Amino acid sequence: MTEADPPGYELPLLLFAGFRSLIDELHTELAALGHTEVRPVHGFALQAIGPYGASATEIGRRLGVSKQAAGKTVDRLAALGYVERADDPSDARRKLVRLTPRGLDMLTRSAEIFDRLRANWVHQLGAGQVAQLESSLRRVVPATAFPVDVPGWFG
Amino acid sequence: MTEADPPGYELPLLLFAGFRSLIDELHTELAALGHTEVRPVHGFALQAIGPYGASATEIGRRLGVSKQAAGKTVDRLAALGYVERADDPSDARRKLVRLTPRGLDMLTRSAEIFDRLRANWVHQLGAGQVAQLESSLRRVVPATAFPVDVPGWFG
DNA sequence: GTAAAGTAGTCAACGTGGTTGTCGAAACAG
DNA sequence: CTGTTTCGACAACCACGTTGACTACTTTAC
Repeated sequence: MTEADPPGYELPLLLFAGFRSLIDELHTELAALGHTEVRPVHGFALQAIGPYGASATEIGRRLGVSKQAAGKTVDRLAALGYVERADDPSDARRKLVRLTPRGLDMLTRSAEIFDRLRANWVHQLGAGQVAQLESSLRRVVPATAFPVDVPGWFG
Repeated sequence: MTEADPPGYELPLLLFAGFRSLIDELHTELAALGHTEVRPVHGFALQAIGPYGASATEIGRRLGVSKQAAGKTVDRLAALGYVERADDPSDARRKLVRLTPRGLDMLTRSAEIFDRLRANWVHQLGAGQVAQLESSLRRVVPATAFPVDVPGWFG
């Protein structure tokens, strides 16, 4: 009680800066591994597609954007060689979007890099602090904000 | 040691979800106070302008974007009535961007709302946990990652 | 004092990621 | 068979960012 609370606006700034620094480091490392053209939004989209593939409409639902926006992102991912479209034999309207080997590689590398970046935080703060940070955020974050609901926050 | 570490990708997701939930609540409350058209990026821009005003180039430098992008954002803020441009008598090239009373109101309200949102987190997690979360992030976030570097905002 | 260099703001063209609205084709419910 | 819903695509548009080019003005160097 002897110390004044920090101003409330610092909290979102710190959260954003932490998020942003992780994402920036991720893409620096991905670029060094040959994934130079990929952007943050693409990582979320690949995650939403998942190992079994998904339709464009389903991807949009998972990301919380319109099916048209999801379709455009799929177009770009396909042009970059990360996904491919295949006809769905059980439904002639649908086209299944699947990861290519390159897309899967990007996802695997990202997971490895994120693990390493988290380990850096553990090195700086200690395992307990990082675990507590994650635990606090899990408690305070509304379930609706998860698992993936991310419109245009990076560019 | 007996528990496995969570996957590294959860950390950025949690940070983003926390940030996003605060920003969403902020804008819900701002809308209820009459600031219905303002978007997250505008709040950052108003912060970058600050109580004494700034030139467009300076705003861009503080936000880490080009002067052209800053100029466009100022155009939109001016159209919404949050800022106004004035000639700088000491340098005929510069135009000083200043907050209007409405812009200042928005910033003051935002500060109040952020304080209240932080108090909500304190209520859920306890003051110590929130302080520790902020402290951890301050240690781990590189100084360059702060989107707005404005001396002396709100005390 | 003047010429060269640098800086502020604007305009234009463009890229990316989002939105609605519309539409044809296919699936489904009755 | 018919009406409704769903999927993917196309078009128009908006928000926010980028570069490059240009004018007007300031500052610096000689």
